[in-house]
Amino acid sequence: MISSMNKFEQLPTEKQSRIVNASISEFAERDYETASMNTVVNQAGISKGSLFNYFKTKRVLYDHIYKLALGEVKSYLRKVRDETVNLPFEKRLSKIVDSGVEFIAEHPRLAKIYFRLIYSADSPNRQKIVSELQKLSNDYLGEIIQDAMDRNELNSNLNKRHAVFFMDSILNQFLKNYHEAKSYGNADQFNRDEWVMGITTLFTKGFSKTTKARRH
Amino acid sequence: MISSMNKFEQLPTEKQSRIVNASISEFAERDYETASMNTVVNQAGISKGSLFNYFKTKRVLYDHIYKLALGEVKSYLRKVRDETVNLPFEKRLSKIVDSGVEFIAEHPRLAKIYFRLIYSADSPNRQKIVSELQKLSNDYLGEIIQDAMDRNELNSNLNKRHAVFFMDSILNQFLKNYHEAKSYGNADQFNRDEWVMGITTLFTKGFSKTTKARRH
DNA sequence: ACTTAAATTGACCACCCGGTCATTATAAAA
DNA sequence: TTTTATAATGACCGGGTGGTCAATTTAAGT
Repeated sequence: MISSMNKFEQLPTEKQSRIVNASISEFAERDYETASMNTVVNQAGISKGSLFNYFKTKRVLYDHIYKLALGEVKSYLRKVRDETVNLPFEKRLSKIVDSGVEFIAEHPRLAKIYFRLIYSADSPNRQKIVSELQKLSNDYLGEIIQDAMDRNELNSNLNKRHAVFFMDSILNQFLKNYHEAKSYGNADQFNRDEWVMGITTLFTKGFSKTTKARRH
Repeated sequence: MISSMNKFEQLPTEKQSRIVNASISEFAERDYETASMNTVVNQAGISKGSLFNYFKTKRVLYDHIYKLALGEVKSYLRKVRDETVNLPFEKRLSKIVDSGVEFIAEHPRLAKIYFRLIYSADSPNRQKIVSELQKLSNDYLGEIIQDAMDRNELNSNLNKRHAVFFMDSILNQFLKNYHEAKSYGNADQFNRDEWVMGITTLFTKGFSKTTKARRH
Protein backbone atom coordinates (compact mmCIF):
# COMPACT_ATOMS: atom_id res chain seq x y z
CA MET A 1 0.00 0.00 0.00
CA ILE A 2 1.40 3.30 -1.10
CA SER A 3 0.44 5.68 1.68
CA SER A 4 1.41 9.32 1.53
CA MET A 5 2.28 8.95 5.22
CA ASN A 6 4.75 6.14 4.62
CA LYS A 7 7.73 8.07 5.91
CA PHE A 8 6.02 8.77 9.21
CA GLU A 9 4.32 5.43 9.63
CA GLN A 10 7.55 3.52 9.25
CA LEU A 11 9.08 5.33 12.19
CA PRO A 12 9.55 3.55 15.53
CA THR A 13 6.29 3.92 17.44
CA GLU A 14 7.96 5.70 20.32
CA LYS A 15 9.14 8.47 18.02
CA GLN A 16 5.76 8.60 16.30
CA SER A 17 3.98 9.13 19.56
CA ARG A 18 6.41 11.84 20.65
CA ILE A 19 5.62 13.71 17.45
CA VAL A 20 1.88 13.13 17.63
CA ASN A 21 1.86 14.21 21.24
CA ALA A 22 3.71 17.44 20.58
CA SER A 23 1.50 18.19 17.59
CA ILE A 24 -1.70 17.59 19.53
CA SER A 25 -0.52 19.91 22.28
CA GLU A 26 0.35 22.65 19.83
CA PHE A 27 -2.82 22.45 17.76
CA ALA A 28 -4.89 22.29 20.94
CA GLU A 29 -3.23 25.37 22.36
CA ARG A 30 -3.08 27.56 19.25
CA ASP A 31 -5.20 27.68 16.13
CA TYR A 32 -3.88 26.54 12.79
CA GLU A 33 -2.30 29.78 11.64
CA THR A 34 -0.52 30.58 14.88
CA ALA A 35 0.52 27.04 15.76
CA SER A 36 4.28 26.76 15.27
CA MET A 37 6.20 23.96 13.64
CA ASN A 38 9.24 25.08 15.65
CA THR A 39 7.38 24.47 18.88
CA VAL A 40 6.39 21.02 17.67
CA VAL A 41 9.91 19.96 16.77
CA ASN A 42 11.31 21.30 20.02
CA GLN A 43 8.74 19.55 22.15
CA ALA A 44 9.03 16.34 20.15
CA GLY A 45 12.82 16.45 20.41
CA ILE A 46 13.49 16.06 16.69
CA SER A 47 14.96 18.32 14.07
CA LYS A 48 12.94 20.57 11.83
CA GLY A 49 14.20 18.85 8.71
CA SER A 50 12.94 15.52 9.98
CA LEU A 51 9.43 16.78 10.69
CA PHE A 52 9.18 18.25 7.21
CA ASN A 53 10.50 14.98 5.88
CA TYR A 54 7.70 13.02 7.59
CA PHE A 55 5.01 15.62 6.82
CA LYS A 56 5.64 17.62 3.68
CA THR A 57 3.84 20.74 4.95
CA LYS A 58 2.13 22.12 8.03
CA ARG A 59 -1.18 21.45 6.34
CA VAL A 60 -0.41 17.74 5.97
CA LEU A 61 0.54 17.48 9.63
CA TYR A 62 -2.60 19.31 10.66
CA ASP A 63 -4.74 17.01 8.52
CA HIS A 64 -3.17 14.02 10.21
CA ILE A 65 -3.84 15.40 13.68
CA TYR A 66 -7.40 16.59 13.23
CA LYS A 67 -8.37 13.33 11.56
CA LEU A 68 -6.92 11.52 14.53
CA ALA A 69 -8.89 13.71 16.94
CA LEU A 70 -12.06 13.24 14.96
CA GLY A 71 -11.51 9.50 14.83
CA GLU A 72 -11.34 9.35 18.60
CA VAL A 73 -14.52 11.37 18.93
CA LYS A 74 -16.30 9.14 16.45
CA SER A 75 -15.27 5.93 18.15
CA TYR A 76 -16.51 7.30 21.46
CA LEU A 77 -19.84 8.21 19.93
CA ARG A 78 -20.17 4.84 18.25
CA LYS A 79 -19.43 3.13 21.52
CA VAL A 80 -22.14 4.95 23.45
CA ARG A 81 -24.58 4.50 20.59
CA ASP A 82 -24.07 0.75 20.54
CA GLU A 83 -24.14 0.40 24.30
CA THR A 84 -27.51 2.12 24.56
CA VAL A 85 -29.49 0.75 21.63
CA ASN A 86 -32.08 -0.73 23.95
CA LEU A 87 -32.50 2.19 26.31
CA PRO A 88 -35.31 4.73 26.05
CA PHE A 89 -34.61 8.08 24.45
CA GLU A 90 -34.14 10.02 27.67
CA LYS A 91 -31.64 7.56 29.08
CA ARG A 92 -29.82 7.52 25.80
CA LEU A 93 -29.53 11.27 25.73
CA SER A 94 -28.25 11.19 29.25
CA LYS A 95 -25.61 8.63 28.38
CA ILE A 96 -24.47 10.66 25.40
CA VAL A 97 -23.92 13.69 27.58
CA ASP A 98 -22.13 11.56 30.14
CA SER A 99 -19.87 10.09 27.56
CA GLY A 100 -19.12 13.54 26.18
CA VAL A 101 -18.12 14.72 29.62
CA GLU A 102 -16.02 11.63 30.07
CA PHE A 103 -14.30 12.14 26.73
CA ILE A 104 -13.39 15.70 27.65
CA ALA A 105 -11.96 14.57 30.96
CA GLU A 106 -9.88 11.86 29.32
CA HIS A 107 -8.83 13.72 26.20
CA PRO A 108 -8.92 17.43 26.94
CA ARG A 109 -6.53 18.32 24.14
CA LEU A 110 -8.46 16.36 21.54
CA ALA A 111 -11.64 17.99 22.78
CA LYS A 112 -10.05 21.38 22.28
CA ILE A 113 -9.11 20.49 18.72
CA TYR A 114 -12.63 19.21 18.11
CA PHE A 115 -14.30 22.37 19.36
CA ARG A 116 -11.86 24.48 17.41
CA LEU A 117 -12.91 22.55 14.34
CA ILE A 118 -16.65 22.90 14.73
CA TYR A 119 -16.78 26.43 16.10
CA SER A 120 -13.80 28.52 15.28
CA ALA A 121 -12.06 27.07 12.35
CA ASP A 122 -10.08 29.29 10.19
CA SER A 123 -8.58 25.90 9.68
CA PRO A 124 -7.74 25.03 6.13
CA ASN A 125 -10.45 23.14 4.28
CA ARG A 126 -12.96 24.42 6.81
CA GLN A 127 -15.93 24.18 4.49
CA LYS A 128 -15.27 20.55 3.63
CA ILE A 129 -14.58 19.57 7.22
CA VAL A 130 -17.68 21.29 8.54
CA SER A 131 -19.95 19.65 6.01
CA GLU A 132 -18.42 16.27 6.85
CA LEU A 133 -19.12 16.92 10.50
CA GLN A 134 -22.68 17.94 9.75
CA LYS A 135 -23.20 14.69 7.90
CA LEU A 136 -21.66 12.77 10.77
CA SER A 137 -23.88 14.45 13.34
CA ASN A 138 -26.87 14.05 11.07
CA ASP A 139 -26.31 10.32 10.72
CA TYR A 140 -25.57 9.84 14.37
CA LEU A 141 -28.31 11.87 16.03
CA GLY A 142 -30.65 11.12 13.13
CA GLU A 143 -30.44 7.43 13.91
CA ILE A 144 -31.09 7.96 17.60
CA ILE A 145 -34.04 10.22 16.91
CA GLN A 146 -35.42 7.79 14.36
CA ASP A 147 -35.20 4.98 16.90
CA ALA A 148 -37.12 7.12 19.38
CA MET A 149 -39.74 7.89 16.75
CA ASP A 150 -40.07 4.20 15.92
CA ARG A 151 -40.70 3.47 19.58
CA ASN A 152 -43.29 6.24 19.79
CA GLU A 153 -41.14 8.16 22.24
CA LEU A 154 -40.99 11.11 19.89
CA ASN A 155 -43.66 12.50 17.62
CA SER A 156 -43.38 10.69 14.31
CA ASN A 157 -44.36 13.84 12.45
CA LEU A 158 -41.46 15.92 13.66
CA ASN A 159 -39.02 17.39 11.20
CA LYS A 160 -35.99 15.19 11.67
CA ARG A 161 -33.60 17.67 10.12
CA HIS A 162 -34.70 20.33 12.57
CA ALA A 163 -34.61 18.01 15.54
CA VAL A 164 -31.10 16.86 14.73
CA PHE A 165 -29.94 20.44 14.35
CA PHE A 166 -31.44 21.57 17.65
CA MET A 167 -30.04 18.62 19.51
CA ASP A 168 -26.63 19.00 17.96
CA SER A 169 -26.52 22.71 18.80
CA ILE A 170 -27.45 22.19 22.40
CA LEU A 171 -25.27 19.16 23.05
CA ASN A 172 -22.15 20.67 21.51
CA GLN A 173 -22.67 24.03 23.13
CA PHE A 174 -23.26 22.43 26.51
CA LEU A 175 -20.14 20.30 26.25
CA LYS A 176 -18.08 23.24 25.05
CA ASN A 177 -19.18 25.36 27.98
CA TYR A 178 -18.57 22.50 30.34
CA HIS A 179 -15.11 22.07 28.88
CA GLU A 180 -14.27 25.74 29.25
CA ALA A 181 -15.68 25.99 32.75
CA LYS A 182 -13.54 23.01 33.63
CA SER A 183 -10.34 24.46 32.28
CA TYR A 184 -11.09 27.71 34.09
CA GLY A 185 -11.54 25.65 37.23
CA ASN A 186 -15.20 26.19 37.95
CA ALA A 187 -16.89 23.08 36.63
CA ASP A 188 -18.52 22.49 39.99
CA GLN A 189 -21.23 24.96 39.05
CA PHE A 190 -22.48 22.36 36.59
CA ASN A 191 -24.91 19.88 37.96
CA ARG A 192 -24.79 17.41 35.14
CA ASP A 193 -27.96 15.54 36.09
CA GLU A 194 -29.96 18.73 36.19
CA TRP A 195 -28.74 19.73 32.78
CA VAL A 196 -29.43 16.34 31.27
CA MET A 197 -32.93 16.49 32.68
CA GLY A 198 -33.37 19.98 31.29
CA ILE A 199 -32.34 18.85 27.83
CA THR A 200 -34.59 15.82 27.82
CA THR A 201 -37.50 17.82 29.19
CA LEU A 202 -37.08 20.40 26.46
CA PHE A 203 -36.98 17.72 23.81
CA THR A 204 -39.90 15.73 25.01
CA LYS A 205 -42.35 18.13 26.62
CA GLY A 206 -41.07 21.57 25.76
CA PHE A 207 -41.44 24.48 28.12
CA SER A 208 -45.08 25.48 27.79
CA LYS A 209 -47.65 24.98 30.51
CA THR A 210 -48.38 21.27 30.48
CA THR A 211 -51.98 21.80 31.55
CA LYS A 212 -52.67 24.44 28.94
CA ALA A 213 -55.52 23.42 26.66
CA ARG A 214 -54.70 23.49 22.99
CA ARG A 215 -57.18 25.26 20.79
CA HIS A 216 -59.58 23.15 18.67
CA MET B 1 -13.36 64.51 29.05
CA ILE B 2 -10.03 62.80 28.73
CA SER B 3 -10.69 59.88 26.40
CA SER B 4 -7.92 57.47 25.53
CA MET B 5 -9.30 57.63 22.00
CA ASN B 6 -8.89 61.39 21.72
CA LYS B 7 -6.38 61.24 18.91
CA PHE B 8 -8.67 59.15 16.76
CA GLU B 9 -11.92 60.85 17.67
CA GLN B 10 -10.58 64.26 16.73
CA LEU B 11 -9.89 63.14 13.20
CA PRO B 12 -12.13 64.27 10.35
CA THR B 13 -15.04 61.84 10.17
CA GLU B 14 -14.24 60.84 6.63
CA LYS B 15 -10.81 59.63 7.67
CA GLN B 16 -12.24 57.94 10.74
CA SER B 17 -14.68 55.96 8.68
CA ARG B 18 -11.99 54.92 6.20
CA ILE B 19 -9.99 53.51 9.09
CA VAL B 20 -12.96 51.86 10.78
CA ASN B 21 -14.05 50.37 7.50
CA ALA B 22 -10.67 48.88 6.74
CA SER B 23 -10.35 47.55 10.29
CA ILE B 24 -13.79 45.93 10.21
CA SER B 25 -12.95 44.24 6.92
CA GLU B 26 -9.67 42.92 8.23
CA PHE B 27 -10.99 41.65 11.58
CA ALA B 28 -13.97 40.10 9.81
CA GLU B 29 -11.75 38.29 7.35
CA ARG B 30 -8.97 37.11 9.65
CA ASP B 31 -8.90 36.35 13.37
CA TYR B 32 -7.07 38.59 15.81
CA GLU B 33 -3.63 37.03 15.59
CA THR B 34 -3.49 36.82 11.81
CA ALA B 35 -5.18 40.13 11.06
CA SER B 36 -2.54 42.51 9.74
CA MET B 37 -2.06 46.14 10.66
CA ASN B 38 -0.28 46.56 7.31
CA THR B 39 -3.41 45.48 5.47
CA VAL B 40 -5.46 47.95 7.49
CA VAL B 41 -3.21 50.91 6.75
CA ASN B 42 -3.02 50.04 3.06
CA GLN B 43 -6.75 49.69 2.70
CA ALA B 44 -7.42 52.81 4.74
CA GLY B 45 -4.91 54.77 2.71
CA ILE B 46 -2.95 56.08 5.68
CA SER B 47 0.57 55.49 6.94
CA LYS B 48 1.51 52.93 9.51
CA GLY B 49 2.84 55.54 11.88
CA SER B 50 -0.48 57.35 11.83
CA LEU B 51 -2.50 54.25 12.70
CA PHE B 52 -0.22 53.52 15.64
CA ASN B 53 -0.57 57.14 16.64
CA TYR B 54 -4.38 56.89 16.75
CA PHE B 55 -4.38 53.41 18.33
CA LYS B 56 -1.35 52.67 20.46
CA THR B 57 -1.42 48.92 19.77
CA LYS B 58 -3.25 46.33 17.69
CA ARG B 59 -5.09 45.33 20.85
CA VAL B 60 -6.50 48.82 21.33
CA LEU B 61 -7.71 48.96 17.74
CA TYR B 62 -9.29 45.54 18.09
CA ASP B 63 -11.06 46.57 21.29
CA HIS B 64 -12.46 49.60 19.52
CA ILE B 65 -13.76 47.51 16.60
CA TYR B 66 -15.30 44.63 18.52
CA LYS B 67 -17.03 47.02 20.90
CA LEU B 68 -18.43 48.80 17.90
CA ALA B 69 -19.67 45.52 16.43
CA LEU B 70 -21.18 44.45 19.72
CA GLY B 71 -22.85 47.81 20.14
CA GLU B 72 -24.59 47.41 16.80
CA VAL B 73 -25.75 43.93 17.70
CA LYS B 74 -27.06 45.13 21.04
CA SER B 75 -28.97 48.04 19.57
CA TYR B 76 -30.59 45.69 17.07
CA LEU B 77 -31.63 43.33 19.84
CA ARG B 78 -32.97 46.16 21.95
CA LYS B 79 -34.97 47.41 19.02
CA VAL B 80 -36.66 44.10 18.35
CA ARG B 81 -37.26 43.56 22.06
CA ASP B 82 -39.00 46.89 22.44
CA GLU B 83 -41.00 46.52 19.25
CA THR B 84 -42.43 43.18 20.33
CA VAL B 85 -43.20 43.64 24.03
CA ASN B 86 -46.88 43.03 23.46
CA LEU B 87 -46.62 40.05 21.15
CA PRO B 88 -46.97 36.45 22.30
CA PHE B 89 -43.86 34.38 22.85
CA GLU B 90 -43.96 32.57 19.54
CA LYS B 91 -44.31 35.75 17.51
CA ARG B 92 -41.56 37.32 19.52
CA LEU B 93 -39.19 34.46 18.86
CA SER B 94 -40.02 34.68 15.22
CA LYS B 95 -39.25 38.38 15.12
CA ILE B 96 -35.95 37.86 16.86
CA VAL B 97 -34.87 35.36 14.25
CA ASP B 98 -36.07 37.67 11.51
CA SER B 99 -34.15 40.56 12.91
CA GLY B 100 -31.05 38.40 13.23
CA VAL B 101 -31.30 37.43 9.61
CA GLU B 102 -31.84 41.05 8.70
CA PHE B 103 -28.83 42.15 10.71
CA ILE B 104 -26.61 39.63 8.95
CA ALA B 105 -27.83 40.80 5.57
CA GLU B 106 -27.18 44.42 6.41
CA HIS B 107 -23.94 44.02 8.36
CA PRO B 108 -22.27 40.82 7.20
CA ARG B 109 -18.82 41.90 8.38
CA LEU B 110 -20.04 42.85 11.84
CA ALA B 111 -21.86 39.54 12.01
CA LYS B 112 -18.62 37.76 11.20
CA ILE B 113 -16.84 39.59 13.99
CA TYR B 114 -19.68 38.78 16.37
CA PHE B 115 -19.62 35.06 15.60
CA ARG B 116 -15.85 35.04 15.85
CA LEU B 117 -16.23 36.54 19.30
CA ILE B 118 -18.75 34.09 20.66
CA TYR B 119 -17.47 30.94 19.02
CA SER B 120 -13.88 31.02 18.02
CA ALA B 121 -12.17 33.67 19.97
CA ASP B 122 -8.55 33.33 20.56
CA SER B 123 -9.19 37.00 20.81
CA PRO B 124 -7.45 38.78 23.64
CA ASN B 125 -9.53 39.08 26.78
CA ARG B 126 -11.68 36.20 25.56
CA GLN B 127 -12.76 35.07 29.02
CA LYS B 128 -13.97 38.52 30.00
CA ILE B 129 -15.72 39.16 26.70
CA VAL B 130 -17.45 35.79 26.72
CA SER B 131 -18.77 36.24 30.23
CA GLU B 132 -20.03 39.71 29.33
CA LEU B 133 -21.84 38.21 26.37
CA GLN B 134 -23.32 35.49 28.51
CA LYS B 135 -24.66 38.10 30.87
CA LEU B 136 -26.04 40.08 27.96
CA SER B 137 -27.81 37.06 26.49
CA ASN B 138 -29.00 36.04 29.91
CA ASP B 139 -30.56 39.43 30.55
CA TYR B 140 -32.03 39.65 27.09
CA LEU B 141 -33.50 36.20 26.63
CA GLY B 142 -34.18 35.96 30.36
CA GLU B 143 -36.48 38.93 30.14
CA ILE B 144 -38.35 37.54 27.16
CA ILE B 145 -38.75 34.16 28.79
CA GLN B 146 -39.86 35.76 32.03
CA ASP B 147 -42.50 37.76 30.16
CA ALA B 148 -43.76 34.56 28.56
CA MET B 149 -43.88 32.89 31.97
CA ASP B 150 -45.79 35.81 33.42
CA ARG B 151 -48.33 35.46 30.64
CA ASN B 152 -48.64 31.72 31.24
CA GLU B 153 -47.24 31.00 27.81
CA LEU B 154 -44.38 29.06 29.30
CA ASN B 155 -44.33 26.77 32.31
CA SER B 156 -43.65 28.91 35.34
CA ASN B 157 -41.67 26.09 36.92
CA LEU B 158 -39.07 25.86 34.19
CA ASN B 159 -35.44 26.42 34.97
CA LYS B 160 -34.85 29.83 33.48
CA ARG B 161 -31.09 29.43 33.34
CA HIS B 162 -31.48 26.27 31.30
CA ALA B 163 -34.13 27.75 29.05
CA VAL B 164 -32.00 30.77 28.30
CA PHE B 165 -29.02 28.58 27.54
CA PHE B 166 -30.94 26.32 25.18
CA MET B 167 -32.52 29.19 23.38
CA ASP B 168 -29.25 31.06 23.09
CA SER B 169 -27.46 27.97 21.71
CA ILE B 170 -30.08 27.30 19.10
CA LEU B 171 -30.59 30.89 17.99
CA ASN B 172 -26.91 31.66 17.65
CA GLN B 173 -26.11 28.39 15.96
CA PHE B 174 -28.99 28.82 13.55
CA LEU B 175 -27.95 32.34 12.64
CA LYS B 176 -24.34 31.32 12.26
CA ASN B 177 -25.24 28.49 9.91
CA TYR B 178 -27.54 30.78 8.00
CA HIS B 179 -24.76 33.31 7.71
CA GLU B 180 -22.28 30.75 6.45
CA ALA B 181 -24.72 29.20 4.03
CA LYS B 182 -25.37 32.66 2.70
CA SER B 183 -21.73 33.52 2.18
CA TYR B 184 -21.21 30.17 0.46
CA GLY B 185 -24.13 31.07 -1.76
CA ASN B 186 -26.67 28.44 -0.77
CA ALA B 187 -28.98 30.24 1.63
CA ASP B 188 -31.97 29.25 -0.45
CA GLN B 189 -32.00 25.87 1.29
CA PHE B 190 -33.17 27.70 4.41
CA ASN B 191 -36.87 28.17 4.71
CA ARG B 192 -36.88 30.68 7.49
CA ASP B 193 -40.53 30.26 8.42
CA GLU B 194 -40.15 26.52 8.76
CA TRP B 195 -37.18 26.94 11.03
CA VAL B 196 -38.85 29.54 13.18
CA MET B 197 -41.83 27.23 13.55
CA GLY B 198 -39.52 24.38 14.43
CA ILE B 199 -37.83 26.40 17.14
CA THR B 200 -41.07 27.61 18.68
CA THR B 201 -42.56 24.12 18.52
CA LEU B 202 -39.55 22.69 20.30
CA PHE B 203 -39.76 25.35 22.98
CA THR B 204 -43.44 25.12 23.61
CA LYS B 205 -44.51 21.56 22.96
CA GLY B 206 -41.31 19.62 22.57
CA PHE B 207 -41.01 16.66 20.24
CA SER B 208 -42.79 13.88 22.07
CA LYS B 209 -46.09 12.40 20.96
CA THR B 210 -48.66 15.06 21.79
CA THR B 211 -51.35 12.47 22.45
CA LYS B 212 -49.20 10.52 24.87
CA ALA B 213 -50.81 10.35 28.32
CA ARG B 214 -48.71 11.70 31.14
CA ARG B 215 -48.56 9.57 34.26
CA HIS B 216 -50.56 10.73 37.31
C1' DA C 1 37.04 -2.86 7.61
C1' DC C 2 35.36 -0.48 3.78
C1' DT C 3 31.70 1.29 0.86
C1' DT C 4 27.32 2.72 -0.03
C1' DA C 5 22.76 4.11 1.01
C1' DA C 6 19.48 6.28 3.99
C1' DA C 7 18.13 9.10 7.78
C1' DT C 8 18.89 13.27 10.59
C1' DT C 9 20.37 17.71 11.37
C1' DG C 10 20.24 22.89 11.96
C1' DA C 11 21.98 26.93 9.65
C1' DC C 12 19.83 29.45 6.35
C1' DC C 13 16.24 31.68 3.16
C1' DA C 14 12.63 34.95 1.92
C1' DC C 15 8.84 36.82 3.96
C1' DC C 16 5.76 38.98 7.21
C1' DC C 17 4.74 40.72 11.68
C1' DG C 18 3.82 44.69 15.39
C1' DG C 19 5.85 48.66 16.62
C1' DT C 20 9.27 52.89 16.50
C1' DC C 21 11.05 57.34 15.36
C1' DA C 22 13.91 60.58 12.76
C1' DT C 23 12.49 63.11 8.96
C1' DT C 24 9.24 65.59 6.23
C1' DA C 25 4.90 67.97 5.13
C1' DT C 26 1.19 70.73 6.85
C1' DA C 27 -1.12 74.15 9.40
C1' DA C 28 -1.14 77.97 12.97
C1' DA C 29 0.90 81.89 15.11
C1' DA C 30 3.81 85.79 14.77
C1' DT D 1 6.67 85.83 5.30
C1' DT D 2 8.99 83.57 8.81
C1' DT D 3 8.72 80.84 12.84
C1' DT D 4 6.75 77.40 15.54
C1' DA D 5 3.87 73.62 16.73
C1' DT D 6 1.51 69.61 15.09
C1' DA D 7 0.46 65.79 12.11
C1' DA D 8 1.84 62.30 8.80
C1' DT D 9 5.18 59.37 6.80
C1' DG D 10 7.74 55.01 5.67
C1' DA D 11 12.34 53.07 6.25
C1' DC D 12 13.82 50.37 9.74
C1' DC D 13 14.15 47.06 13.89
C1' DG D 14 14.10 42.63 16.29
C1' DG D 15 11.73 38.60 16.11
C1' DG D 16 9.06 34.76 14.37
C1' DT D 17 7.31 32.05 10.41
C1' DG D 18 7.09 27.77 7.05
C1' DG D 19 10.13 25.53 4.41
C1' DT D 20 14.94 23.96 2.21
C1' DC D 21 19.18 21.52 1.58
C1' DA D 22 24.22 20.78 1.89
C1' DA D 23 26.53 18.51 5.31
C1' DT D 24 26.80 15.05 8.73
C1' DT D 25 25.59 10.99 11.35
C1' DT D 26 23.75 6.42 11.41
C1' DA D 27 22.78 1.95 9.47
C1' DA D 28 23.24 -1.74 5.88
C1' DG D 29 25.62 -4.45 2.48
C1' DT D 30 29.74 -6.72 1.07
